[in-house]
Amino acid sequence: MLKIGELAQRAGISRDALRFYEKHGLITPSNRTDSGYRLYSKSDVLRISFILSAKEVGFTLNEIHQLLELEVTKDKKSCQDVKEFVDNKIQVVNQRLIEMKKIKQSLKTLSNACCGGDEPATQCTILGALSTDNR
Amino acid sequence: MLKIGELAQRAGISRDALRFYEKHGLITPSNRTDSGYRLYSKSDVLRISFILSAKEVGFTLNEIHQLLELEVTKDKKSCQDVKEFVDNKIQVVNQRLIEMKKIKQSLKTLSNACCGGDEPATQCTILGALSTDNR
DNA sequence: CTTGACTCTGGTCTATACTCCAGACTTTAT
DNA sequence: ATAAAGTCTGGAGTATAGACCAGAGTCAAG
Repeated sequence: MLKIGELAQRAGISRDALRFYEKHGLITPSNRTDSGYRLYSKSDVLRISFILSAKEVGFTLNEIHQLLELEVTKDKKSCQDVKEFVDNKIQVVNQRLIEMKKIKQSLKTLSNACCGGDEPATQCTILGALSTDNR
Repeated sequence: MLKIGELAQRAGISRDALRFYEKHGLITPSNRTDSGYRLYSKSDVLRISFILSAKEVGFTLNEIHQLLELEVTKDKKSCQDVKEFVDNKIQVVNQRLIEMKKIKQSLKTLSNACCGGDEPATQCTILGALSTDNR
């Protein structure tokens, strides 16, 4: 069981962020000490790492909440509903992957166009890279 | 040349968002009518589409501004600087691609685990999918 | 048993990225 | 020619995701 400071450090976020997530229903520590200190279990750690990954790829806390709620409401929703919701998110992720790859290509084109030397970067513009990059 | 409403509709964003981007130096319409209406050119459209793509993949407006500024400051910065900055961004994008793929895998596992029928979704939880998904 | 580090709750404050008026002017359609 | 729709500037308001602070309690070490 980890105290909030320990978890915060391992996860690379602030104590305040953890309390914030709790306030918004994304996670509740499995236990508390008698004095009220939060205690996080292994599965709490897993949950946090999921939250952070999801955040990283652009889901809002609200969306992540919905994803996590699939667990809580599982008995009230039909499988069909869950599947629909998730498949929808997969579409979103796919779209982002596409955009991501486009941007990456643009950045690479730009990087390659750049001399990498000491001359002024006259040729080095994103939009230049974009417009000559007719992929 | 497009008026703000036309561009907004094509880009799928609001007029206010366009004015907001302008206020923050991300884009300036190439022209104005005599009466002061903004007029956007083809390259403005390109620029907007770049901004939206970059946003989609998680860059902040501030970062996008920096990317676009590479153009404006091109003569003052050395190629080396530009290349460094861009290569850095490529790393960020790569990291996000990895996270994104992890999330996608989790969602897929979840979707597959889901019956897709009408029964209660007892098996359908993200964290369940994550924990049984030892990839 | 005191000191310093940690935690608690509750509240205010901040940055980002817009949205939504208000009041005035312009353009378009009938 | 007039009404409806679109645009202008400026400013206030909103949602998200925390950061920061105060005052009080808790815990570990010397």
